Amino acid sequence: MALLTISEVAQQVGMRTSAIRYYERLGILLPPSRVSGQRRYGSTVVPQLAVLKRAQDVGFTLDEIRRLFFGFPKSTPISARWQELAATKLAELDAKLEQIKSMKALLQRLKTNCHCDTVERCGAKMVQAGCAD
Amino acid sequence: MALLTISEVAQQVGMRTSAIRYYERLGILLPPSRVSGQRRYGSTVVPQLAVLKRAQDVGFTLDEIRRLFFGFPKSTPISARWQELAATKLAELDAKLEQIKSMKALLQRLKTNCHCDTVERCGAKMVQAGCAD
DNA sequence: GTACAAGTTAAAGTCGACTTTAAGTCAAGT
DNA sequence: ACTTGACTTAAAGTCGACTTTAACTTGTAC
Repeated sequence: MALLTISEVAQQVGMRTSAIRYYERLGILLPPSRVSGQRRYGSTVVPQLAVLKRAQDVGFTLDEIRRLFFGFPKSTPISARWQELAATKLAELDAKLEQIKSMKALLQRLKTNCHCDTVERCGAKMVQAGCAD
Repeated sequence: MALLTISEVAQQVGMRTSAIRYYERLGILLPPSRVSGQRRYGSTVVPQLAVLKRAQDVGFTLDEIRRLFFGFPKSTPISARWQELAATKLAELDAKLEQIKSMKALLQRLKTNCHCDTVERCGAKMVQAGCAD
């Protein structure tokens, strides 16, 4: 298998080269081999970065992704790692859902129930009720 | 009505003084009067800040809040301002809801359907399907 | 007269995930 | 020999909403 330059990897996974170097700095990607100072990647880096992207898509931070990659005993299969981290993250996502729902509810009430003229009157009511004029 | 110092205002509305000065710098709060260099606020600033907080609670950025306060003809009642800005914001909140829901769905599938051993195999499958082993 | 508390400012720091910039190295092509 | 293009690095910049810091002024209490 031919080794890939960083821009070839970037192109294949749809990332910028700067992002790939950044992940290496953070310890999410192991430093690859070098040819006259330049990074050369084996093709396994491509699925690795695909997993990284997917993990970001479902809400993991880069810190959590590093744990996904390196925070388990080597023998732990990726499926088990997903499961463990997913439980916590699903709870976080649920919390975010609830938060946004309550923002929506609050905004709806404000939109339909507020008949205040001035900011001051509106704010005065908020201190007590919820501008439910 | 007695004028309030910045820390009295902060205490009444539950903010830090630094936040209040920050809002003034952004043009969200009009510069108050001064007594020997120090800010002195009329009591109307309290409901104003209450509205600001509420606006933040429902997802408005400080930029949008400045528009809420100063981006309309003076005659426009606050209720009408809320209504106009709420429409857009509700759509944004709905979009966020959908995004989080799809993150949840993706993560659920990953959690229950992934049986991969290695990151590389998992990533390889992602390129095609969704790690639905 | 001096210490203290509370105010003032501009500028820099924080968080996360990067990008951008500046300055330099390297191999290949003309 | 020289240019071009791709790579390298460390450091700084970005976004939003503030906070923190450093240096300074002011009024009041002792």
